[in-house]
Amino acid sequence: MAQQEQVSAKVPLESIATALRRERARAGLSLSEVARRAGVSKSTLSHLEAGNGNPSLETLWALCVTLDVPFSRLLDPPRPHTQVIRAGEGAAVAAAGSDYRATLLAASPPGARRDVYRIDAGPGTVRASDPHMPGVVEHVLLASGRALVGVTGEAVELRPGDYVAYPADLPHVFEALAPDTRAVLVLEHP
Amino acid sequence: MAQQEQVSAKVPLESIATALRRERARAGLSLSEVARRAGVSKSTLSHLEAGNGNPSLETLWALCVTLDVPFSRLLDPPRPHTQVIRAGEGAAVAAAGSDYRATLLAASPPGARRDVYRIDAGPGTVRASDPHMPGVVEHVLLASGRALVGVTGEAVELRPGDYVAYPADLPHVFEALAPDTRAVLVLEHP
DNA sequence: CCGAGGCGTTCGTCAAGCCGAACATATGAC
DNA sequence: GTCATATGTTCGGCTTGACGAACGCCTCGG
Repeated sequence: MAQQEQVSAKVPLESIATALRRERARAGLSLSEVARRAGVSKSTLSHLEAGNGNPSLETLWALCVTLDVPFSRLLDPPRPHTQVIRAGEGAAVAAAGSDYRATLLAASPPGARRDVYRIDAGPGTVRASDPHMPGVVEHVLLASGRALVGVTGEAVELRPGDYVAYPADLPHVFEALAPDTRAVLVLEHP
Repeated sequence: MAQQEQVSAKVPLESIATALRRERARAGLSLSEVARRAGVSKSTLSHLEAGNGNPSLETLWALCVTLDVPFSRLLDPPRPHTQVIRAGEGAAVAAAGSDYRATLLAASPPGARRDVYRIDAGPGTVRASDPHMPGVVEHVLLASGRALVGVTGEAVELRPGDYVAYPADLPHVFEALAPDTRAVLVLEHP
């Protein structure tokens, strides 16, 4: 291999391994089943989930399609489950949220894939939602008040201007912490 | 190979090929140079850019790091035309000399067709936009402050909690009327 | 004019990924 | 209890991707 001053490219094998196990678990499938559907051998998948090897694109792609994950989910960061954008920061991706008094502002027209809700809630309100369809993502931007929002157990406290996005295919909550708490919720279908 | 009802997984080889050429051109590097830096052989890269083969993860990853692309850029859709946003990672778009900032919260992933922005603006700011692609619709929900929003000439005044949707393939404006005006903007592609 | 050095492509060799089979184990039917 | 089926892991062998070298092509510069 010689000395390589070339770009140190540590392939995220671990990320892939854990991601594969995680997504497979989420789908409730066995290793054999996934391998069969994806058209790869059990041995290959087993190795990959063990964190060994250097998979080919074809293999990875087949697994992605089978598990219905956008590919980036396999390589990208080790899953920043709940990420928050404080008023003034950049991007986010993470957990789950729900609604208390939600007003449907724009239903999903044929072709589009997002609904826009307005949420009004008061303190003492805990709105817990069961998981939605796989792949659903919710985006919440707090307009006023304070609220605890996100995947159950990983919810974060939002203040006005804060934004959070999270997978809504997990149990999630929206708990208002102050009177007159308002928020926008965008529900995005896969 | 028997009938395979397994997921038909056509690997986006073409996307990768074109993406590699594109990004390499953007960086102004020669094939040899990229290959050398990434630590892959010229032959391998040549094959890939020709759209042949089935690269290993290690190979792809090395190229991504060298070209400084988030990986998804290699597989993602064949580049959605004149999309303004190459700022999937970038933070805020600020209007020159005025108090207007739009933050991209969630870029359109491959398949989805809406971007979510947060807008912060101050009074005296008039943000006029040229028409977007035909069929584009913008949804705005005002979180705080006051603003005049909509198609130029037909804009309506929004107060906190108000919502408006309008065709964005016509000239349109966003004019803050009060300090600390915040809003959510969902840009929906046809 | 022609040699040096860059470019991108093509050709053989070797290593490695992928597959299928055999393997241990675990759960449920009868 | 025993067979039957499903799980995930490990073992040869074939296939194939990656490498390095040689190639043709072009542009400089002596």
